[in-house]
Amino acid sequence: MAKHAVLSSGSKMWRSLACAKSELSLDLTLACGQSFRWRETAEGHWTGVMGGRIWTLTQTGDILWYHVYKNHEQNREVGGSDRKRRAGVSLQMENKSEKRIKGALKKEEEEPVALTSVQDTEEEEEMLRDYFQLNVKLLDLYNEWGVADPHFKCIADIFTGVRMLRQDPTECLFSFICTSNNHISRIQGMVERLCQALGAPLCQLDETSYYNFPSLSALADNSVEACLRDLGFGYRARFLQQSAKQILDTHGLQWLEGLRSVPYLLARDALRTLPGVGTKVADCVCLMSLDKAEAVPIDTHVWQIAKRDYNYASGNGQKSITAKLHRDIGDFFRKLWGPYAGWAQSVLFCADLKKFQKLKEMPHLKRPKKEENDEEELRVACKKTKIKREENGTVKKMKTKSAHHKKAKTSE
DNA sequence: CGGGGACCTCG
DNA sequence: GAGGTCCCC
Repeated sequence: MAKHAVLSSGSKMWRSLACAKSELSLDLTLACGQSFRWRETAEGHWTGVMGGRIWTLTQTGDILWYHVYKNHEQNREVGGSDRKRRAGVSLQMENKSEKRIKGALKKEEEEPVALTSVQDTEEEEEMLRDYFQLNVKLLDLYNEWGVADPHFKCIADIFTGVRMLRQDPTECLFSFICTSNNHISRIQGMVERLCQALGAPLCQLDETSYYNFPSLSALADNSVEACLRDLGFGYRARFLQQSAKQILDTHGLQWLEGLRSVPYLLARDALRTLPGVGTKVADCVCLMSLDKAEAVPIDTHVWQIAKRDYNYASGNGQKSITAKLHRDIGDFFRKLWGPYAGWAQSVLFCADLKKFQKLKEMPHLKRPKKEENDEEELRVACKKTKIKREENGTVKKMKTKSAHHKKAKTSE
């Protein structure tokens, strides 16, 4: 059986890319709630599906290592289908062809290992550069945000390399429709089940099967709502199916991607016409898949941050986030951080996640250099934040079997 | 523009 | 209640 790649074992072919830790932290970026599709399959090794292929990524020093699983260990069709995948059309595999391909795979296992062509190598490096948006110089942005915002600077020394992914718009939209009234760990399970149920299978590594994200047409099928309700999606099941259907019926396959070249506010309004997509979800999709770096997704959590760390006072009487509050808080952060405000916000958001709180307590030994004496001031700001977090901070161990989504329906 | 309630499930 | 959205008033 095919296994997950591990760099130290040397049993797989790895390629590398020069990429400073300050430009990218895989551990933070892939686990902070942008994408729900990456898992840490070995220490510091992240495995997930991107662009129709399965990847394992890891970092040593200032090198980003990546392994792409090839045909001999993956049900990847060759030739024409690849082109379609690149265009964002994930193929829906029918039962018949699935069996046929699995049969074919059996034979292939005895064949010599498929070699990676030069084109594949160049293409895959480009896919990674695009996905992580490595052309954007994160360190420069951190410096600019730090100058404008002392609180950011304090957080930034610990939470370096938090970078915005450039996700597939379909995956991003339908994943974030699942996020309403929800938390990361549950969303991860839901997205996994979504792919399992409706996405094309790719291959199995160790005990884990990998799937493409479902195509729009798969999501639009009338049977989808009932199917997803059975899988525990609740009221979101209808949103997902209806949104997919609405996109296909009234706009077409390329519509979402086309929003990349539309101004932020227009794209956001366009998304908001879809069922299950309000301001917050639309902002997430804009920021994380449609190249709108100025989009700042505002939820209750970000509102807390604004109040706690920035003395943000307006809307104090409100019980929930009103439309006006959305605008005002977004404008507040855009004014503070500039055109990449959404990227900056994701750093603070990451720093507030419970699972990363331990990073704040560890003495960070390798601080770049002794700065001037405004350090003292920053420490105070840091400490203030830390204390607040510790108040409600029992760290829970999550050790649930993932197969338990068969919910035992207790009558209420 | 803002308040209030429903919507699903899980911890 | 949770990292919301829809619908009605």
